[in-house]
Amino acid sequence: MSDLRVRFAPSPTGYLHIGGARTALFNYLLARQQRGTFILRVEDTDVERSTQESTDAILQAMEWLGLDYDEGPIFQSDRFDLYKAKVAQLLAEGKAYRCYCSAEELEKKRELAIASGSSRLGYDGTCRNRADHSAGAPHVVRFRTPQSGTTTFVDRIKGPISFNNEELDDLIIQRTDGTPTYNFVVVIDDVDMRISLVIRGDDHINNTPRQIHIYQALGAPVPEFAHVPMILGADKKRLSKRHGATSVMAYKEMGYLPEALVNYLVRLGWSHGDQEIFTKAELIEKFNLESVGRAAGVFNPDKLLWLNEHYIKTGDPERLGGLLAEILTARGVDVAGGPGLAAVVSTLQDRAKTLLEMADGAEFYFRRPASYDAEAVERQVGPEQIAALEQLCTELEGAGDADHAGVEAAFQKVLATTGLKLGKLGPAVRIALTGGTASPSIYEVVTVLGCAETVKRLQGALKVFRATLKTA
RNA sequence: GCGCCCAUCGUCUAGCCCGGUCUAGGACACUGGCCUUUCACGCCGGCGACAGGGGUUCGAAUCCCCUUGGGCGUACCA
Repeated sequence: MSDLRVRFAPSPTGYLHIGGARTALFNYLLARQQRGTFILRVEDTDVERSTQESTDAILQAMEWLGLDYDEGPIFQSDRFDLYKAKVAQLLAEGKAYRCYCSAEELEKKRELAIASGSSRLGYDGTCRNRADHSAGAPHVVRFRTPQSGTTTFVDRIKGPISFNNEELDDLIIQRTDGTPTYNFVVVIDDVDMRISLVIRGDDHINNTPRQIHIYQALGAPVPEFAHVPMILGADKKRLSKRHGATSVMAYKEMGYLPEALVNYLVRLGWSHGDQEIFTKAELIEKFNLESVGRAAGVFNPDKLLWLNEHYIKTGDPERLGGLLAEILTARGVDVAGGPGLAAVVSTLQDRAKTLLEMADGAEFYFRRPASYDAEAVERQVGPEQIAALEQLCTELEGAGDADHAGVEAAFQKVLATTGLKLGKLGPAVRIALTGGTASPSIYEVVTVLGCAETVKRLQGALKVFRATLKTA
């Protein structure tokens, strides 16, 4: 085990979204590669906006993606005593001070500053050196930020970044209601958990100098930082619901495989030459911060779909069969008495981009056709087909559990005696068996369905076909 | 407004650090064809980019500066 300690720190104000998942993934990958420690910390200091449902949803999504953590989940709401103590410590050391300005006053000052065209919009430091209030009066606690000098850090992804301290105001670390704020607790916890590398979205770059000041005030070592670029929508705006599904679990619901999402997410912003497909083991071996790009990336649902298609195509039929069964069952399809799931899957792997599509294509295996595509029947079924279908029944009845070759042999026999081409018989069989015109190869369908079931369907269809032909 | 970050095909990217091998490579999407019992898969081909302008240099996608464009922040949210 190395001394690398990283964490993913979502705030439970909604589901786990695509961007958060990628950040979590990068943390996870690096931790596993370096045999370090991956910690999950739930940042729920905003009591108003945090919900249990969101926490559950995030935990669920982490599990689905296979991002297991070594420590946690740790909830900041359980740690308010620690934060209180640290605030008291900074207060005692004069590194923080009580501010009695009301939110209304501040808002007014802010508006004034904007109106006057000032570039200084932050807190003006009114209470910085003031002792004319009793500690009991309503107040927030502000951190005493250095007013001069520069703060620099070397970002592992972006390189050196520096800020002039005079651009920073004294941030609030404790609200009027006594709860601590993000920029403070994030430092307290990262120190307490001995986080050595902070990997997070680059929307936090601006917070970093403030946080560094707090580390310094605490006398704690400053960790390394790696700021990952944002994920944008097709319009280059920050990814939001407008751009389609942004929730990780929504992709599960849409029939995506977790490995597809993981592969997509990691390649959005990170690369290893021209390689597109990565197993998890490969990612753990090859992932590195150096090859993470610096620019924001646009989320491309098409490419994600392509990867999903790939993983469906190459996935283990047994496993996929299990996932398929869940979907089918939820649709009210009884899979128990039907053909084997793995066999069903293997006929559909090249024909489905998502599990949902696969389920669409699989339903006919478990349900006899309720009707037959009328237009197709008219076009594909005539007297010759009916005769051939009848003969096929006879051939198949005696075939028992024929394999693919056996099924093909039965068809060849029928074709030979009737003089029909497969192109003239196949479609009719397909309609009889599935009700429609699109399905896996007809030999495969018969093989998977089994001869007995095939004959039953053929006979059922034959009745309808004969009747249709008469009335025509 | 101010600050920070960023800039190669429509999109994700390779190349950039260590300038010439780049008439800029791969992938998705789009598109033409082939294969074919349906639907698909697959295979072969095509379209398509170094944001603009200045430098530095014999030579710049690669180094420097400016402009433009985009993103993020500027909360008693995280």
